Amino acid sequence: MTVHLRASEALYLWRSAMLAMVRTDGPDLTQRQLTILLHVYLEPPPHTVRGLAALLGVTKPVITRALDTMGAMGLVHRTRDKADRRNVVIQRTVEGSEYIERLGRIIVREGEELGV
Amino acid sequence: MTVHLRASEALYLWRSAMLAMVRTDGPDLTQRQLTILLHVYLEPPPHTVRGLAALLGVTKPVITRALDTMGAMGLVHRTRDKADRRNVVIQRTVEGSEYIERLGRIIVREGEELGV
DNA sequence: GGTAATCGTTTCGCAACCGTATCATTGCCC
DNA sequence: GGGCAATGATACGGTTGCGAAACGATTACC
Repeated sequence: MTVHLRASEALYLWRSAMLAMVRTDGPDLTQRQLTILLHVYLEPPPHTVRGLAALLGVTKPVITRALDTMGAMGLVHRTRDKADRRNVVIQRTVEGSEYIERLGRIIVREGEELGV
Repeated sequence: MTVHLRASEALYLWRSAMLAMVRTDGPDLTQRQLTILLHVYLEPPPHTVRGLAALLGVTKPVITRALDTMGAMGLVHRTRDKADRRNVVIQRTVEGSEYIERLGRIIVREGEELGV
């Protein structure tokens, strides 16, 4: 059974889910920050500043600042790599997991209302 | 044929599409700006500052500033309502349509790669 | 016609983000 | 050990967004 997500459906889903996120009082992440957060929580570790910068196609300070902000929000945690102490390993937190799970529920809910 | 979009699939789709958007050099919109843009292009007019502010649950200056930014980018256009000259009507542009279409293609493409 | 209400914008002080350049620390390798 | 490369963080100047408050323009009301 193949599912085909059409462009119009995709856009409606996107709008509905983004609207639901904007309307909530949760942390207001930028697109870059949210992309980082999703990647950290969906892909297996380890995650480094350098790797994320290459992935997103941005400079390292962008990643450092994003981690500063999301770290202050409790969404991620940073630790020095014990093997190579130059590296910083980005780790998940309970709060971050909850944020991601909430996002997933929002998308699914809006998708169901649209029949996607 | 019922389609069930699971949370994990939804999140992977979200990450992939957002990553593709971040990696492109296009305009870097905030979540609020993108939500406004999607709404204007998906819902029938008229669209007003007041209506968008109520929809998103934000103050009017937020909408004004978002329209300033996206107007400078050519993504939307503002006109005074001739019937009631207090109102401002937000109109679509060719450039905005292309942006939205590009976003739709990105989501569909990433969705197909994920088998969603 | 004069007052009140509505609509969108502007102003203000503040915080966050950006890109470039630079820095301190750590590991590599001869 | 000493020079060099790599990693992440920081400094800097500039831009943009934010919320609260105040503002002009327009319309509604009595």
